[in-house]
This record gives sequence, structure tokens and C-alpha cells, in this order.
Amino acid sequence: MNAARIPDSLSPTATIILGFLSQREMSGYEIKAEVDISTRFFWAASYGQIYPELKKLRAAGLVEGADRPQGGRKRTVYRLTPTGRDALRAWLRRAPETLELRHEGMLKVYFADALPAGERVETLKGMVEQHRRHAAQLEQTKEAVEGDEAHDESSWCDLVLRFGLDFDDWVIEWCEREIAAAEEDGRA
Amino acid sequence: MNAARIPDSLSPTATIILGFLSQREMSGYEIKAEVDISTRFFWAASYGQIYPELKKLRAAGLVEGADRPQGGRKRTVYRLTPTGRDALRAWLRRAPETLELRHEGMLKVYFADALPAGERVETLKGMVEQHRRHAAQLEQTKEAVEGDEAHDESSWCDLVLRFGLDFDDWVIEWCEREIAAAEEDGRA
DNA sequence: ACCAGATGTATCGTTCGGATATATCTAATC
DNA sequence: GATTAGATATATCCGAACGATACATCTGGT
Repeated sequence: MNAARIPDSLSPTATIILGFLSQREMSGYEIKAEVDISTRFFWAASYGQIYPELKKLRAAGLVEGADRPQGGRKRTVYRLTPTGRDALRAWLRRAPETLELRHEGMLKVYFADALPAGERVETLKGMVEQHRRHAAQLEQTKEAVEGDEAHDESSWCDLVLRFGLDFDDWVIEWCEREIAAAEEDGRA
Repeated sequence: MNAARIPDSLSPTATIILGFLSQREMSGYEIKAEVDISTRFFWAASYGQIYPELKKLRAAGLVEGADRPQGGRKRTVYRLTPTGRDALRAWLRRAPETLELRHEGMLKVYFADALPAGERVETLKGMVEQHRRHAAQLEQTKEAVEGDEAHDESSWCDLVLRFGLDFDDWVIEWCEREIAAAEEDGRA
């Protein structure tokens, strides 16, 4: 429509939106729902980010919106413009920067020295439990995705699910090795 | 001083502050510096969180502040009160909840389908590079910590540094396996 | 005497996150 | 067939978080 240029930087929320819209056209509500069952485990997004960002992207000409009311309820579905697709590809080709972790379990292990010596190993056991719960959630997601009608298992989306599950397994094994080592020290 | 009670929940920033103050008394500036060379990799904190939180903790009676000016520059160092130590221990004993990741590399892998088929594997290679850089940073931290005068290597603090390095190694190996598998598929 | 860099405190603007308000549609229950 | 719970859809609010920066003073080197 208007003279859309590829911006040289996109907010992470913008890239998630462009990414999902590259698969099919969606409403903001659908994008949020997709995030919650897929990228949530390595990048979350809330309505408070998605709706304003959709408007910005529309103004920038990276997405187009079309009114598709269902019954008497208004509804806008968005799809990528050619410029939007180029912007997504440009972002995909740049080296990743952000790598942040918010891990309460690790924080407790880090400060375990403030506990009586015999109790410190409990922080590691707490971490094991946390990752068991996390893995169980991912298993549920996996089943839901696999039960989906139009599920392409060669897709790269599957890769990140596997990454999540493998990661949980790895952390659990790592902690259990350390728990065993700590308990041996305790006996010695 | 005043009737301090153990709050039944602490903000994560509060627990970091209490955790560091359990080791020794510190100024807000020192706490920030410690975070940047230690917990930053699994839980960051900024001045904008630390200074207001210190004031809240002081008002709640979990920490005490003492004016220790250096020359003409004002300076306040904080230390734990007995209630603060109890609050820290109570938090350490609770099961961890937060486990969040912000991983731009994974996000690119997830949306790799939007790239031409031959280019998709580059997203995995980008992730490898990202974790190599991350590991190099941690190695630097490790050397700085080990060169420290009062360094207790039996401490649980060392554990999380090792976790970070092992994690990077694991991710790199995981990606390289997937890169090999993808390149074999490409040839087939 | 000067200056770069470390120390120390604080705040500003932006983004983020969780919760919530509002409204309509769908499907099941009674 | 009426009622109601829950899904769909859009949007906003507020507090918390984040990065950057302003400001002042001290320290060490040139």
C-alpha cells in the first residue's frame, strides 16, 4: 500500500508476530494462543505486547489487516506483506544476540550456603522437581501438536520441542550427578 | 529495630539482595557489581531494581543500613538482620517456580521454515556461535573468581559457574548433531 | 595539575507481564 | 428453550523490570 521499507531492527515481539503470520493469516488472539503452546518455553509474549505491536507493524507496512467479523463480533486477521516477509528473512539471517535465563532453582543453589550444611542439597533436588514438571508440560504440548490434523513433522518447529525435552533431561541428569557427589561428601 | 516479620513472599530481586548480604555487608553498588559477575547468567538485576528494593527491605526490617561515607562521598552499606536471614532461609526452602528463557537463537530455529530450504541450517550454526561466545564470557568470569584472594572452592557458588559452562557445551553438541543430521538429509 | 576510570546513588523512559474489563459466540446442561 | 460455562476477540491498566544515563566524588597514573 504505502512505501514500506525493511526496518534494520525489529523488536523480538515483532519477529514472533511476523514468524507466525508467515505460516498463515491469524488474529492477535490466535497469535497469543500459538505463542502459549509453542515459543512460550523460550520466548513468551503477552496481549499487552502483541496488540500494540500489530498496529505498529501495520502502520509500517509489514503486515496487512482485514476485517473478518464472525457474526456480530468484530475481528481482524493479519497477513504478511512482501516487505514483511523480507524483514522476517533479514532478521533470521542476523546472528542471535539475546540469551537470557531466569532460573529460580539455580538462584537457590547459588545461595545454598546460607542454609545449614545438611540441608543444602535440597536446593538441587528442588531443581530436579522443577524440570520434571517442566518436561511433563512439554510432553503435553507434544501430544497436542502431534494430534493436530495439519502437522508437518519435518518442520523445524518440532526441533525446538525436542530441544526443550532434551534440555530438561540433561539438567535432571546434571543435578542428580551433583546430588550423588554431595551426598558422598557428606558421608566422608 | 521495629517489629519485623518474615514476609511470605519475596520478590526475586529481594532474594538476590538478601543472598549477597548473607555473605558480607555491601553497598548497593557492590551488589550490582556482584550480580554482574555471578548470577547475571541465570538472573540479572539492575540499579533500577536494587536501590528501591533496598529501601523496601530496610523499611520491612530485613536489612539494616549504616552510613559509611568515604571521604566526602556518602555511602550506605547494608547487612542482614536476623529476620532477614530467616526470610532468606524460608525462601531457600520453598520449591522454585520461575523458569523462563529468552533465547533468540531458538526463536530463529523455530521460524527457520520461512527461509529457503538450503539456508535453514544456518540458524543452528548461529546458535552454536552464540553459545561459544557465552562460554568464553563464563571462562573469563571463572578465571576472575579463581584468581580472587578469598575464594572458597567448596562453595556452592562454583557449582553454578560449572553449570553454565556445561550447559553451553551441551547446547553446542546438541546443535552440531542436528546440523549433521540436516546436512545428511540435504544430500539424500 | 589533570584526566581516566572506578565508586556510589539515583532516576528516566521504554518495554514487559499479569490481570482484568468488555463483548460475542458456541456448546452443553437442565 | 433458557440458562450458563467456556472459548473467542480486542483492548487497556498498572506495577515491575531494563538499559541507559546523569551526577558527584574518589583514586591512580601521567
